[in-house]
Amino acid sequence: MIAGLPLFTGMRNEELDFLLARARSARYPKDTAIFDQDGKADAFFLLLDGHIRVVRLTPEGEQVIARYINAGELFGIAVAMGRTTYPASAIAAVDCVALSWPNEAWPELTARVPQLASGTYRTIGQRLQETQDKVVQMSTEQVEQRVAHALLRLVQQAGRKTGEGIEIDFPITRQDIAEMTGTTLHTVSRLLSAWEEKGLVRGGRQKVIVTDPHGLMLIAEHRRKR
Amino acid sequence: MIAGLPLFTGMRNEELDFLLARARSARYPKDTAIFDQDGKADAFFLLLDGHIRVVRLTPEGEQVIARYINAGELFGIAVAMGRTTYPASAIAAVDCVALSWPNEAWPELTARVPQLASGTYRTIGQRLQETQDKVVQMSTEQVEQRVAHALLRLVQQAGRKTGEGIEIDFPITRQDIAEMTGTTLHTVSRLLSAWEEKGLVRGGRQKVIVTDPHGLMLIAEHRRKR
DNA sequence: CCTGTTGTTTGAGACGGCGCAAACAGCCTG
DNA sequence: CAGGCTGTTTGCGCCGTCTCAAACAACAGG
Repeated sequence: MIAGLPLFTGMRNEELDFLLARARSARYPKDTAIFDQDGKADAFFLLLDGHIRVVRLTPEGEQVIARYINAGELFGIAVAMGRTTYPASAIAAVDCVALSWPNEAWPELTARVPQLASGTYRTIGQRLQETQDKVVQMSTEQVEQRVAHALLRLVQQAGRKTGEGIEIDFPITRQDIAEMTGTTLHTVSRLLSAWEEKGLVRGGRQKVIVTDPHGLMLIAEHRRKR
Repeated sequence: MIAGLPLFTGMRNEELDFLLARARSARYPKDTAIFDQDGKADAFFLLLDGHIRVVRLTPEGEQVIARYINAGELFGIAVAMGRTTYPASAIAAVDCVALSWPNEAWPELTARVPQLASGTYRTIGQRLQETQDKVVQMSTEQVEQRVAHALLRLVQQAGRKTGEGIEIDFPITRQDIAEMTGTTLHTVSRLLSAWEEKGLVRGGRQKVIVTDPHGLMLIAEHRRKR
């Protein structure tokens, strides 16, 4: 099961065993913190099951959701960036299961299994890229487009097909969506209501179902200028 | 001279020689592109002298300035993130001198000089962190605060002391500042005029001098809520 | 020195999204 | 099943910022 993850492709069985033998597996109940922003980074993680919210807190006490981590992804990899503290908090959005390795083992692990290092760095590269994309979006797009983009991304990364459409398969509030896109829950609520009117989505308490991804895409890509 | 850079601290002389022997040095005149967004990544760079603008172009043709690179910093390190193309363009803001290494040499270089790898990954980690900070700022701050922050950062990273204050030591337009902060040149111009009124800055064509960094800091940190 | 180009300033008006407020709805607990 | 809690919806008014427009200033090149 674990061997199927992209991180581990091309690894020999003995390498995999080596990694797993040194990993600790743990369960994290919904809404618990796996680690805290600015806390001492002493381990890195691989999410086996569930969904995790990566949250940054501003000095003023406002929250910003940097990203969601889905099953199969690494997180808390501060050690690979030469950091000694975590730059954000990780909160279980649902009950989660994750492997973790102590940071002291990092040199040994990567020396023995170079794929771990390269996979980790590729992940970091992707995240940097994604984050830069987000900056570009926040610089150039209207709130409506940003929310549409965020929803489409959630659908793609954590969508579960249902009778009426594709549902985000973890509980997510309007407030959460607002914190992902840099707006207020009021505006998100209004947008979702308008979209529901048009038959693009269906809402519910801590729930969003996208019924017409293509229609949403049109909104997301909509250019106002030129 | 080169040996003093943070990237090279703790390297033995022979390691440094090994790196330099494989590097190519080149001059890039003002306003020329060192590499282009989405172009094939075939080398990575170390800026020896000058200032470089890292620019992303949106599908709609709008520009966003991701960051400035200053002397002593690595750039174009796509290879370390497992990328085959550059995610942005690099434009010389002034006449520049940079070392470059072909990407094919990366495995050999890092194998022989592990400090190069760890330094590069630390750089990437810092950039990820900075970029996330930018997202948080764009989510939570007003334009005025963002511009103030951007200016303070420029002063810190590329400030040159003059009689009247600290000047950004490369030509920078209102448009550039707008593209750094996700606003328009008009708004930037209005802000700078207002600040000049208050004696915080002095402007000029492609020029900004900060005369009262502390005053600017107050604006940057100004909380509207609570 | 004149002229075109590039960068800057400033005004007027419009509007998107926010703050505030209030009512409502689904869920958990006792 | 009553009550509190948490999440959602919606209206209204305002403010910050953008858009559009025009004039101005600095510099470069012929």
